[in-house]
Amino acid sequence: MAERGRPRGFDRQVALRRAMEVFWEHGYEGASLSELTAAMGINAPSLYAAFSCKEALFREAVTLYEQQEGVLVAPAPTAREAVAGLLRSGAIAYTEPDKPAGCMIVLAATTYTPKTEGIRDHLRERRRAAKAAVRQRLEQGVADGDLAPGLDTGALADYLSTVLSGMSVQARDGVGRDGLLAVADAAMAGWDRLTSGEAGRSEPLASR
Amino acid sequence: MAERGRPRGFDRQVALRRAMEVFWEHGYEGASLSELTAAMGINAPSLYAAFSCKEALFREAVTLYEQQEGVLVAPAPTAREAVAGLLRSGAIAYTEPDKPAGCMIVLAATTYTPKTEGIRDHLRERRRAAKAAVRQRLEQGVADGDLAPGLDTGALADYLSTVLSGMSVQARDGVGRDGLLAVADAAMAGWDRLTSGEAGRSEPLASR
DNA sequence: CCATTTCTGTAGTGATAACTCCAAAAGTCT
DNA sequence: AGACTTTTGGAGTTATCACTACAGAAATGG
Repeated sequence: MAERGRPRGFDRQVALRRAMEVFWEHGYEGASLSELTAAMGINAPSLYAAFSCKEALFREAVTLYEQQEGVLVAPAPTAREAVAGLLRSGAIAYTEPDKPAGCMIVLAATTYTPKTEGIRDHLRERRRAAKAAVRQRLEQGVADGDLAPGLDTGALADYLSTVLSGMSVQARDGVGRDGLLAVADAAMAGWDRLTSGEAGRSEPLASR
Repeated sequence: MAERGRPRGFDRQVALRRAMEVFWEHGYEGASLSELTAAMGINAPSLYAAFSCKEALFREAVTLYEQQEGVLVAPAPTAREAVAGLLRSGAIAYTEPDKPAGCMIVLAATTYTPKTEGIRDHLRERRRAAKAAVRQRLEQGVADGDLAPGLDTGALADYLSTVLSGMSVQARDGVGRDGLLAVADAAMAGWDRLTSGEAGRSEPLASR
């Protein structure tokens, strides 16, 4: 009934959390096995027995990151409030004291080497999913009637994702929480123009 | 008068350009010596004789990148036109066919390992300089009278830098030129609100 | 108690990283 | 031509990478 054999001498979830923090700060390739095992408090064979290989460990770390640290679109009455909250919660999440600055999904593998293509693709897919969630919320706004029908939600989601991923770079460069919150507010300054039809030239986001 | 000894068998500038392209695509750590020498068409001893070490080669590559591929604030009658042009030229530069997507300065070393701190700091400094140039142009606009006095040029420069660095990430993720140009336009939608005093709550960028 | 199962630490695997030794090659200077 | 200077290619050096073989430790089942 109970598990047979010698029981594991460490808490798998705690070790995974430590590994995630190392990946978050140093990226996939920048996190060496020796640094990972040191942070996790275990030796290499225990790591491989519990997580198979470095890539599998990283994928689990990404999942844990999304669960524990991920910036999500929170429920809000209107799309505008939801998006403003998303940007502001990003500004806060990317500048948590005692945590690495910026978003792990954005920063952990910006460049690809032949043997890390799988990692890059996986993170790219997660970013794509995050962007899709933003777009989803915008389409909800259209359905609810607080956004104009015919709005190019894809283009607006591109813009908002651009600001969020840029905030990760700025956070790594030392821009603090107040600075990023100001960026979030600045990014919202064009909201009315972006979502109504009264744009600069014609209707920039009405069709692409 | 002429150089003594056996003449170099390759064009240093051409080899540097090749190295820059490799660093641009794969980042500092992702570019291995063997890949660099293969792309440059030379053997390791020639590389070290001409460029000292990998880090020095990278620094020269960064300088060349800024000279040949850098996105600059072009002269324009008003700050608004200068900034709009900057964002649009970024969108175009980051999506050049047959060139790596995104900005090398932003993407080549987003994560740091103990032995690449110097690289990270160097790139961070280049980004800081780029942001300072944007801010400089904004202050010129204040001096010229086309931007309100008391405008928080630092905060606005933070916002614009955020958009530009975010565009590099989006370009790597496959957003094309049209998509990034739409992002550039979207980022400008709030310009009037950001630069005049008629902001959402009070005057978001008037003081931080 | 003994067999079985699983985990842990030591120590090492082959591969690749950045970098260099050295003799031959290819020029200039006198 | 011969001394001198610098570059070049092949081979090798040391360090670190991700990963693992193996034997002993620590649990359960009979």
